Amino acid sequence: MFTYRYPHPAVTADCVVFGLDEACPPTVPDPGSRRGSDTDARELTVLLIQRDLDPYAGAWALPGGFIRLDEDLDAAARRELEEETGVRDLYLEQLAAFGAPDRDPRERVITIAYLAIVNLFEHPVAAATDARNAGWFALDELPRLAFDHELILETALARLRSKHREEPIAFEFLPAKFTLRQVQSLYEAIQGERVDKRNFRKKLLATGVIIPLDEVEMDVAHRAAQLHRFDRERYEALRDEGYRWNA
Amino acid sequence: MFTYRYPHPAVTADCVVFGLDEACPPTVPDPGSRRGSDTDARELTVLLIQRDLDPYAGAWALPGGFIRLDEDLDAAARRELEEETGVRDLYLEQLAAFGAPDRDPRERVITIAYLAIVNLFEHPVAAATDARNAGWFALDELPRLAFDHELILETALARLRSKHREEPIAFEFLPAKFTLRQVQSLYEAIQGERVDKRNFRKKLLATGVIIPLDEVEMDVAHRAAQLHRFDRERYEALRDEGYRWNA
DNA sequence: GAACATAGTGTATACTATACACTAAGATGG
DNA sequence: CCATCTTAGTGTATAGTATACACTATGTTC
Repeated sequence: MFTYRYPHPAVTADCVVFGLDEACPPTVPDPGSRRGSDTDARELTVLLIQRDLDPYAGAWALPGGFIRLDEDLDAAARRELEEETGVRDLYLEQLAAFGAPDRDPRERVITIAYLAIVNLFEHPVAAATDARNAGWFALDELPRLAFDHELILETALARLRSKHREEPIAFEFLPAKFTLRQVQSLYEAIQGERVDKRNFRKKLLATGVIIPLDEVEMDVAHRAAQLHRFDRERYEALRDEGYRWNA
Repeated sequence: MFTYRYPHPAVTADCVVFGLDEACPPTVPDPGSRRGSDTDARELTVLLIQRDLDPYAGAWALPGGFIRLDEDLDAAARRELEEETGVRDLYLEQLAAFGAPDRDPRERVITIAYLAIVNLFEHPVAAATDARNAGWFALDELPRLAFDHELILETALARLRSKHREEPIAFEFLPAKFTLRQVQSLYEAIQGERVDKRNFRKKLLATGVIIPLDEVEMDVAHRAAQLHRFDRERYEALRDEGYRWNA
């Protein structure tokens, strides 16, 4: 038991984890090998877990849990995420604190919400299957969520959209070697608007930080596209000199 | 005494309050009436309080304090701010949570930091003088701060700069009727760079939400400038249609 | 009325965003 | 092997926006 002279709230860290996952209903995995699946068969998804304890037992919720007293906030978010879903090695940034007095029926719980991005190209197995009761949901097929997690998710999505316009965050979703088409599809998935192919490519290449490689994609049923990489060092150097990403 | 089965951190709300205040050292108030003081005699300042209890007794710190268990996070920020400094009626938005395990020597304390802006034109007296041990500090004359408040302040300043580029937040600092010169001086103070007068005015007026009035400023020792107002309704309507401020 | 301080104004040029449609390459299936 | 399919890859003209730049106007002060 822990006693204090003044009342203390509980504090949790919850994560809104975005990924670019195969486009299929999470409960009905597509049978067959699905080798060489293509970005256009992928869509923006969110990682949820199914609660097994009350309150909201059985409901879907954001992964997260209580912060330990000797643990940094970010560390708690990463730890809870790994414990509940097996997902590691991700991009993580603090989103906001949510603390409406009645958001948890048990006691006052303030949550520090995180926005995370997992690269399902680089870590596909762990992320897709590790946890028994975790699942990826497309944005238009979300179930009802426990607590105020719908509000948190909406906030995260709004932040993802604006961040994606203002920083080269797209490459957190994509493999190290990607096609320009993948960047564009992802742009369209996140922003929810279509853009012109020629103009989009022009703008991307004009940044000087998207480097064409002497390789093309493989296992596609049509002409293979050239692969590119993102030159992060170069980008960071430019950014520190005042350059601002905008695509 | 309050008892819990698991350890709980304490949670505070701290505010980084920005204002456009008369340019004078906070400890040496300028004698004399100072009527009709002009924007150029004003500078971007931050509101700090001097702690009278340990830890860090005597040091300057951000205003803030413990969140009550039945109170929303924003409400706690506003309440603490009013209790400690007398400042009310301000623009307030959540900045971030800071929770390094050792940021408070007493116990684990997580703080939800807020970025606030007080309009010292509309609420000058309360803000400037209400509290015995509160003071406005220019950004280049800040004292050492208690806890991790320097980190919080830097984070707030970075956020203020980017927010000020992306949203018409300048008008939170300015009187309802302002001159274009005031907007420009404030822009230069926040961004720390000088801009061209003609281009700046052109861009401001081109937004269509800065409305010229049939009035000029008073009590200035030179040609009086025309007053303008910010049409917030119009701006919000445009924004909701996809228009994005950028000045 | 001279000196001062800030208000207020326009144009030319470079840069950036947008709109728009066809050919090239490789895969597939009869 | 040929027809068909699918996506890759490319350029130009135009409109819009950002920048650079310097003088006259108006009111105050002494």
